[in-house]
Amino acid sequence: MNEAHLKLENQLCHRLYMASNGIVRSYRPLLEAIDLTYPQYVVMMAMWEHKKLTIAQLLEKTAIDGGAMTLILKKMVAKSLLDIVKDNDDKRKKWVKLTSEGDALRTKATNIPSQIRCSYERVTAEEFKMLTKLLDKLLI
Amino acid sequence: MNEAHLKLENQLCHRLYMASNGIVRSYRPLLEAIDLTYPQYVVMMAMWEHKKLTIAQLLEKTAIDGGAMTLILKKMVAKSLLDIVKDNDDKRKKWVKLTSEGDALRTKATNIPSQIRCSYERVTAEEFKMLTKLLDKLLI
DNA sequence: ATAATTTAGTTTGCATGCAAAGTATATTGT
DNA sequence: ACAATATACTTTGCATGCAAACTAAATTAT
Repeated sequence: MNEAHLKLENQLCHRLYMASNGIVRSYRPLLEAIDLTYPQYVVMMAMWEHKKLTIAQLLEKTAIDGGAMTLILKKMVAKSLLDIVKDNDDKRKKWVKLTSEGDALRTKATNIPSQIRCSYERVTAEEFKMLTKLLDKLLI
Repeated sequence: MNEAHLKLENQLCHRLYMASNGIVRSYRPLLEAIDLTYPQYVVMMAMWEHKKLTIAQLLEKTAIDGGAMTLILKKMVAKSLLDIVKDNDDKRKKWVKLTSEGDALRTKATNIPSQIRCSYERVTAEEFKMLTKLLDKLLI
């Protein structure tokens, strides 16, 4: 067997691991300013876009683990960013809704994407597009 | 501000997050067979290649968190895959070494890369190369 | 209608990722 | 030589990611 196949520097997964951790790290200081962790920010982005989602829908959109989501939502409700209400028809379902506070937080977050973009200036728009396309293919 | 900038589907970081988690998930069943977690596998790859590294060197090559590394190494020593010995000259340093068992595990791991490759057949070799190049650029 | 199955969420136990504080040892500067 | 600083690791506290078990409610099958 080829030795190279087990070399760390040849592992796509390791690059993804480093890139993913790295970019989340670059969000951290910006998110700290609005008191959100990265996964909480992901939840907020989903909610800003959709206003109202069941937990199942939120899980599907964010790809966050269900077990983790329960805790994340609990903290966000405690911070008054979200409300969670049971569905009347299907009592298994719960609806997640933005509070006015949660909605207002969006304003403070609008500049985050451009600030992140700045720290990746060395990557061109073309390269971002290509990366996006390739990652989508990886994601099936 | 453009609404699109805060849409989840436009976030490169979220694609990286999903792709990274996804590919690690695809390693899981293969690694279970040799009783390694993914980060432990990363450590083993580094060790198979270098035979002997200080903890600092291992941290640099794997990009694993230092605090996590202490625990990971503890478990791997307990499994007799690695030995850790103090440096005689610089008593702060510790050397991580492969045991014969750890070295032997390599044989059982050689087929993992090709098996992973199989589950990503839809991605061409060209696309892998491009992805590698782009991720490297993202990694500074 | 009732049992079997499926769906929606939560809980649990384990393994990181990460920042910050802590410990021990080396190296530098004066 | 001695204080200040830097280096190499470890420990701690918190926030996930993940699989598996669990609860409750809805749906299906017979």
